Amino acid sequence: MAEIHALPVRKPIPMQKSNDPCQTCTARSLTICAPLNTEEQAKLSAVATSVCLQPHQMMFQEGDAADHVYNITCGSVSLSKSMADGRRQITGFLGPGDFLGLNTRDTYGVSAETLMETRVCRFPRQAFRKVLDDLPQLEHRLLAVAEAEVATAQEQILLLGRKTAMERIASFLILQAERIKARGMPDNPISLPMTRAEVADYLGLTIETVSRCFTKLRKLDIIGLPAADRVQIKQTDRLKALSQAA
Amino acid sequence: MAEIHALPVRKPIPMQKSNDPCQTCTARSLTICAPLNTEEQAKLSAVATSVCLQPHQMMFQEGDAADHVYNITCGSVSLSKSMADGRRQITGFLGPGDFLGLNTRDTYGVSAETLMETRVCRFPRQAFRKVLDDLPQLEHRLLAVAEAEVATAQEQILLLGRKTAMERIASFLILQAERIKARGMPDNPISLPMTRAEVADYLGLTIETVSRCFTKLRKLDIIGLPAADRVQIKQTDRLKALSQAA
DNA sequence: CGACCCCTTGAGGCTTCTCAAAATCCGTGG
DNA sequence: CCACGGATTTTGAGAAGCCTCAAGGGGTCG
Repeated sequence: MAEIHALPVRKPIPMQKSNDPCQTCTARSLTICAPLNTEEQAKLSAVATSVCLQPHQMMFQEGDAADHVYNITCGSVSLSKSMADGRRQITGFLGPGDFLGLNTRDTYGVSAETLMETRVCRFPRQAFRKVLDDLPQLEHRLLAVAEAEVATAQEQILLLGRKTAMERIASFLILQAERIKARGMPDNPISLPMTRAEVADYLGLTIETVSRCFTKLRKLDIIGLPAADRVQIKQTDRLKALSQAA
Repeated sequence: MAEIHALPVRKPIPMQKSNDPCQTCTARSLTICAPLNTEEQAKLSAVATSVCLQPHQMMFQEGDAADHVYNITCGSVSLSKSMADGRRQITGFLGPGDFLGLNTRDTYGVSAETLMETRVCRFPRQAFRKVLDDLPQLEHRLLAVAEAEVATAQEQILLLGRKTAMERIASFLILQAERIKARGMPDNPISLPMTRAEVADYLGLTIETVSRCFTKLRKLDIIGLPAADRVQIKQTDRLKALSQAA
């Protein structure tokens, strides 16, 4: 098996601190599932740095020293693992409110890359740990977050292990629509922050197969494609049926 | 796509409390990664029930009310998700010391089934939660466990999304050997507690493909198969090479 | 000894990948 | 405003890996 497709060689760029908010982002306060109370907010803010990241910027790579924890304020990030020959698998897409870099070992297990301009809160690992020791309630909530991550990963494992290409695409579109709706962003048509290559690497397919499935769904009049990165779901019921059709 | 293979229809069997330990199990104390201290041990034991389970017994199914948390004392358990048409994906195998049933929602996200005679500690959900509220240290350790689970799941996602059949088998054998060695059990030859069907459902393959890969590895003299459920790794380096060969 | 289950092996088909090229989009600059 | 170059997406043809279907082998247990 050769390389899945040409991988963009993007060297890690040192992150720039920035006091001016991303122009495309409205200011959002730090949230961990539910908004924090005053005490939590204060203690976390004390050790946090707000950072604004460019599109396609590597935040860290698999194997790097895990020295920071991040919380996304706005934007999107992909998590991925790669093999020696260049094959890449995206393990998840993150959005506002999501955490990354939370792991116990001293190196990151995945690489993180922004899909668009992204604003994050950055916590030094040790400082974050100390705040947690101080706030059992916060740790409690992080445990819930981690458990939700496990559930999401298990769903993805089912998708990758047992679903056909069309089922994967249908499942993906439904999931994206739900997540976008849950965040209160404009749904239908939804806008995908990722390219075909990133969708392919997320679903364990090739760019061509992703494109062909999109085209087929459009010809069946189940979705509309006003632009390459915009998807209008025209027939939700048929899309759901396709997401688990044998 | 038709059914992956005939699924054994196993109805949930009410679990039997048992005071006599499994005969194949040596007594083990409750552990959560590291052994618990006296206080933790006491508080957890107060709400725990020791249960002995038969092979191929369903502990709970996807969608069931999540009323208990379990910790495996000895034996093996598979976690799986299924689709309406019978396709099944095993999301993980658990062994002594592992937790299951830890999730935030009120229903289980996966089904759990014993692979062999298995002994577990069972905690009512509410009681477990209360003990946790009392012991921040314990919750801290559970967070580490959950984060390790996420890392394992990400590895499996890479395997399912991007690896060939032979790479999956090689990766699986290496992982099994490592886990068995880490538990201080006899390695080389290692004994697999799961059938070919379960290996297939774990690796996103069919029974036949799993069998063909095993045979091929044996003919290459990379592994030995003294019995169907025993694997001797003869050339670790070549097996590791195969686990990520293009 | 025979039934049953699990595993192995074989032949053929199908989904998806690979390789290739055309079409579309988009920012840049004349 | 339009031409140009690069990147992304789409489409096509053929190949390959894995699945499906089918049959045979080996072990266990009654």
